[in-house]
Amino acid sequence: MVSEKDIIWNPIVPLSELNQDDTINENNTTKNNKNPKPSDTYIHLDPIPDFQDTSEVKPWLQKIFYPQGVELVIERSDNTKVVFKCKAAKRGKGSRLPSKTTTTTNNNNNDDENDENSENKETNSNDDKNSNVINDGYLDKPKKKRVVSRFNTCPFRIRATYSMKRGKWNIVILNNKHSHDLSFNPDSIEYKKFKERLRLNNDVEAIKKFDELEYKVRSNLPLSPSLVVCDCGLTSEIQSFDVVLPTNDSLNTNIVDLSNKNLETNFNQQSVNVKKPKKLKNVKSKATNLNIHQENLLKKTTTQNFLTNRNANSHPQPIPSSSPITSNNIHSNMHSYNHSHSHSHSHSHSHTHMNGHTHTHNHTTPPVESLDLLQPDTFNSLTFSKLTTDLDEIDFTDIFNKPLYNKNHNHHHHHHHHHNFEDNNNYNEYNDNDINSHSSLYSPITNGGTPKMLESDTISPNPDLFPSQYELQHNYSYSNNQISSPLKDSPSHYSNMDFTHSYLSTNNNYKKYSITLCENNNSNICYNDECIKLHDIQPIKNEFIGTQSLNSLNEQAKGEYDPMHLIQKFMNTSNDDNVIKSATTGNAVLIKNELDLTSVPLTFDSEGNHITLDNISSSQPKRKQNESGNSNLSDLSTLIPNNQEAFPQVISDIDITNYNFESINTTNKAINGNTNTSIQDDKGSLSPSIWENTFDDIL
Amino acid sequence: MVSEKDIIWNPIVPLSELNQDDTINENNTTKNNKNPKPSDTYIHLDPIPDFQDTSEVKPWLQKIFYPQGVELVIERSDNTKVVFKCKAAKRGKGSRLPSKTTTTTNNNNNDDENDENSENKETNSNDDKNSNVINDGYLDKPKKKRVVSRFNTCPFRIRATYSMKRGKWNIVILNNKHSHDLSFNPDSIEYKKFKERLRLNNDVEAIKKFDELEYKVRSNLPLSPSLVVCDCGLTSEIQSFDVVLPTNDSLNTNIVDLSNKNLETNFNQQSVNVKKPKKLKNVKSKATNLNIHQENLLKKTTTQNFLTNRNANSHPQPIPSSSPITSNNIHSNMHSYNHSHSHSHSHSHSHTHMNGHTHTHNHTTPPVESLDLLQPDTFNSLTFSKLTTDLDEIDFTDIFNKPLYNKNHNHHHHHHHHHNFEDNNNYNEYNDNDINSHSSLYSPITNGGTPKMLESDTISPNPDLFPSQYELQHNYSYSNNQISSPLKDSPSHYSNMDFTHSYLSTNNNYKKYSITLCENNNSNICYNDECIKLHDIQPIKNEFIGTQSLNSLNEQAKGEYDPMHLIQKFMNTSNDDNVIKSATTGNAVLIKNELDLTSVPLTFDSEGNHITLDNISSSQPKRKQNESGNSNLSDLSTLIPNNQEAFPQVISDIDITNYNFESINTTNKAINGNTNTSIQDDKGSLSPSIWENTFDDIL
DNA sequence: TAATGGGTGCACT
DNA sequence: AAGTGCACCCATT
Ligand SMILES: [Zn+2]
Ligand SMILES: [Zn+2]
Repeated sequence: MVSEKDIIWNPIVPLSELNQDDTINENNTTKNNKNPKPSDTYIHLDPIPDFQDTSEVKPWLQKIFYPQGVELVIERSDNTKVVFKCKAAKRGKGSRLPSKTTTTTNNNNNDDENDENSENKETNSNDDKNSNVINDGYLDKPKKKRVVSRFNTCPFRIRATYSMKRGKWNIVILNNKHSHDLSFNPDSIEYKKFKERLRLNNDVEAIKKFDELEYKVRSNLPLSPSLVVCDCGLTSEIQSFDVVLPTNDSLNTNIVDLSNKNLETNFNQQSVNVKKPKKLKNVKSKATNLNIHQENLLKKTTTQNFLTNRNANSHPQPIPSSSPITSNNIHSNMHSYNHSHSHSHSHSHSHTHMNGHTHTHNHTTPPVESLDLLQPDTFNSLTFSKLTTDLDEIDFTDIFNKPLYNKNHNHHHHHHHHHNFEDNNNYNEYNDNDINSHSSLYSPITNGGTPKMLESDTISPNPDLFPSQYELQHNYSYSNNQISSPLKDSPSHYSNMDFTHSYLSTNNNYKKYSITLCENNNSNICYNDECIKLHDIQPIKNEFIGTQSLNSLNEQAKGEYDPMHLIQKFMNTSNDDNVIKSATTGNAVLIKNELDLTSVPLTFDSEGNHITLDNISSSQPKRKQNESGNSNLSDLSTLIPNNQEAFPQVISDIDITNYNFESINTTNKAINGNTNTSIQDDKGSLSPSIWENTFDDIL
Repeated sequence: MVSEKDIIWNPIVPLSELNQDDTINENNTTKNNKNPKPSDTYIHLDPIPDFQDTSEVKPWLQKIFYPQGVELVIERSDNTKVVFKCKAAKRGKGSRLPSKTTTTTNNNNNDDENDENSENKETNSNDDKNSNVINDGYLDKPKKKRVVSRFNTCPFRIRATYSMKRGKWNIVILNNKHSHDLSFNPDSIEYKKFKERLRLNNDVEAIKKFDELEYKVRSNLPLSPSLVVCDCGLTSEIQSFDVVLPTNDSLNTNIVDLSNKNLETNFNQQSVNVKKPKKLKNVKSKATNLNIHQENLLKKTTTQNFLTNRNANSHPQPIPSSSPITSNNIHSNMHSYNHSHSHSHSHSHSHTHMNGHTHTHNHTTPPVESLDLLQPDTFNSLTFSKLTTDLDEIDFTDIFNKPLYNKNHNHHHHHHHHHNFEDNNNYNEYNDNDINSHSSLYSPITNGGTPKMLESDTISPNPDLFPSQYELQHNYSYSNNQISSPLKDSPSHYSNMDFTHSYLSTNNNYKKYSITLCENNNSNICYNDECIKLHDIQPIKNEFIGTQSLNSLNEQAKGEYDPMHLIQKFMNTSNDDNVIKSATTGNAVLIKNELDLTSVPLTFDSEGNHITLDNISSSQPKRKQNESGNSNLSDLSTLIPNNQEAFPQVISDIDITNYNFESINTTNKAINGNTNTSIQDDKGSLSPSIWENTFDDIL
């Protein structure tokens, strides 16, 4: 039995250290808590596809976490590991850090004029928890970490590692908390890239679901209940985005719950509520064998009561005087003390406690779809809940672990498809051998399969999976103690932070594309087996945009699709697809950045000259370049190696295979989800009827 | 007249914010200090070569700052700007952050066993000044910045910007302070790359100088006084590394002095000593016109007295209990209070004040050369100095501003040079049209030229150029208040932090190199006009090293020269050269990363298979690769595009043009300069006689 | 390519 | 003195 003192979270650990630190000392007296977080203590995602490349991990996770309102970015990666975190919030003008300044004049001043003490801070509330209050009175306590960025302090982390021994990828949630509200922004560039990848992969199911999601978010429509069949404990099967979700029928065997660590604590006969459970070193599992996957069985009981923050008065916190609460940042003001709490439903059983901590039992939740289905206070009355759960691992690897990478794409079709943007059937032309398997292999799981959703040992609770006493005392809002506005003015704004294990189609059968110079027509290149007029290619740069559709892109999008940037990406990374725009059609084509060595990279600078590798790598300023008559075509010969017969592609002067990028409303500067976008792009996806034609517009 | 209270540096600003913040509030009452640092207030380097690419900036600066003991890295860059800072110190075993923990057992404990509170900290002393002491008692004060890294907190910054208006590059020293001792590490990988670049550029003068510098540093020899003719006020001309230094004859017109801001303060009739001068907004210069370069003339008078840290007792600081002072980190312990100070001479007139602040008048200082010429306390008695200086700008652009980039390198020689590593004359074979200009254009400046060294306005003192009251109170060691050990156990260890404006040869006429597959022999590639046997190429990886010379590389060097890494660099950056190793000769060849589009990248994986672009970009784990008979040569056909006639290079089976990399003594793990390396590489550079043959070993 | 955790260069944005 | 996404690293165990 552990004394209550032992299980109290060390309140002196600054939250700033919690953000990046996965080995928080929960016991000051113990110095030998090395290896406090074996991987078995994390929430595991399983099964994981057999990624053939680290670049396949992020799109796969994006399928899961975009609907959760989480935009993932890579924090660190190498050949065998990718660590993801939340994308940093953009710092817009008028937003500021939650300043602690005692200056008197600028508390609610959003313009940053004549205020050098203010820092731009995104209203989307990646909150600064490294503020001065952190170190108050605890200067002699060990500090282990310091955040890298004062803006992006969200502790949420996902780690994907490739296990050499087992020859498979593992993905674990290192920290399931967020320091901000979650929101799905369909206008983000990264999301658009993600969606483009879905289109290239012909992931029809996901495309349609995301289109619908976008539409509803943009139009502020209520989410369709039909997509989520969940009555909080009675639904036996849920399908969304080809997601296989744990059902209530399998509740005893499959549950993804942030509170599982508390459940573990209860299993250890602790009455903890939200207090930090003590790590029981004596009972610490040594079962680190490889079969833990198949044998890990947890029986857990949770009892959740109102949380009483017993130390609420021991560390009173000053109400920030310079944290203006406006409609833009009300969701993100994590330093405010006494305000209402709202909780999105997300098919969770939530408990709101006095200190703002929400303890949630997540059952089966596709969060976006369930937003606004319930009023914020619906579950505030659910202040008590008890359930016993068996966590079982049932491997459905045979169903989901299909390789993402289609190995049979190296054949080249030398016949030619003539594409234009009226050819609505072209989208499916790349389905040769990918799509059939998709529909058959990734059909929704029915009652027959019970996927394992969680791995956890019984004795090493992970403190990052639920709030600490310190966090409670300091009123920092993590996912479990969400502080959010009762206003839910946009369905894209999330309050639910619980992890929902969503399985999506893993049909990531990327194709390899090659770009070659057409041997029969110097003015054409061959993009795979398609011919594109070279003079149809125009760099997508602000000063070089010549078509309407791209002029509608806002500045950010322009920069993102700047071919110089994309070409660099082309050479640098495998994560980013590349865009070549057709000046004729005004559309753009996404090019997977996988080239055969037999091809020549398509590289043009802003003046139509071909770009050599050194130009690409150095991105030299454009000064002193002579504009002496280098049209797109006149300089094309330089693209050709000394003998253009090296390129086997046959000639065609057919138009580009293209796809219209959605334009971005430049007037919408809001990042937070509480501003409703009214984007009207030329292709739509604003009405369900357009969804049906989405794919017809592509290729 | 400004009250003394006004000019006291705000002591509550954490040093952590000073590190990255260029707009430190020196006046709490003034909120309107926007734009406190116009570029004219910084130390300017001038003239600047006409860089044709941002990648040329760093090597140029490295020539200047390596001898200063500063290893520069890029903090940020784009087409028109490069910001440099000090390379972060490596975190070695046994090194730790200067912890403030009150735990009792580890004050001088260098092993990090059973101490989870310890942080690895490089002994090279990029000191952590963001410790808890910073925020003590000032929690409600505004915080503007937070450091990116807790390890690399050195505020030293150099900014190179390209001015579109003036069509030239400007380089300014944004912050001339260092939070650490300076040291020149000739074993660093980056330095070796830098030196390789010098060799490729055939910068004979610089190579020889750096070779000598290396030798002396490695052998702990006293630096040759002949290289530095300076008797602290009597020397009329100094040459080092083709450096044109300000002379005492031009002392009234050319001086680079950290204390120029204090001089400015005195000019403003302030009696400040080292206290932070108040920015006089009323007198703030509006002369931001473009002609300020030619017209800025300062007449300055400085009066330097003993510094009295009047607030020394107002903020007593705890002596860090867990900052062990050992021989490894004694130079870097910035938190120690009462210890001796030493000051390398560096031909500076230095004043050491009670609080450890050293106020320096830098005359003509190539710091490395002058190290150990004087005892540390030599100038401690120089506690007072007064001089009047005119700072003038004299443009010698005609001499130095030669283009770094030779545009006439695109011709290809199709004759073949047979190289082996006994051919000692190969090194000069690339001198076609570069070298002649080097000797003639970049000869040392004599009395005729008086380069302008500094630009500064008269009224906007730059607080980053001298220590603040806060820094003094907190005993942080910046360059001006250097806290260093009296031990000078290595000439590579610097105490001098004064900026010395050193002009070096700007002969950066990089060549462009191409790698193509030989059209007549599939087993050869053509590196420029040289043919290399493909089976002569071996990846330089731990498990693939087959030759003795590379086996002598330590692990770090191996990793650095790993071709996988280098190939990625090849594609990614223009800063890094690439190495292909010849298995036959055991030597490596440096390949400038500038390829024609007509060439095919030379990319092999560890198994000899060619690497496609997607492989390069994704660097996929090599699991599941079938080793089915892909020898180096058997798979070469895949390197060839469908028609190998595309590659015009003629065949040759001659050996590689190669160069032996210096091996690194694997037993030397020390980063700090206080450990004397005893590296013995196969080529030497340990004796002056070898210097004469240095270039003969190359190519 | 053992697993796992973390620092940092630096160009993109 | 942009902040950060990302990868190239290195560290310990
Ligand atoms: Zn987050
Ligand atoms: Zn430094």
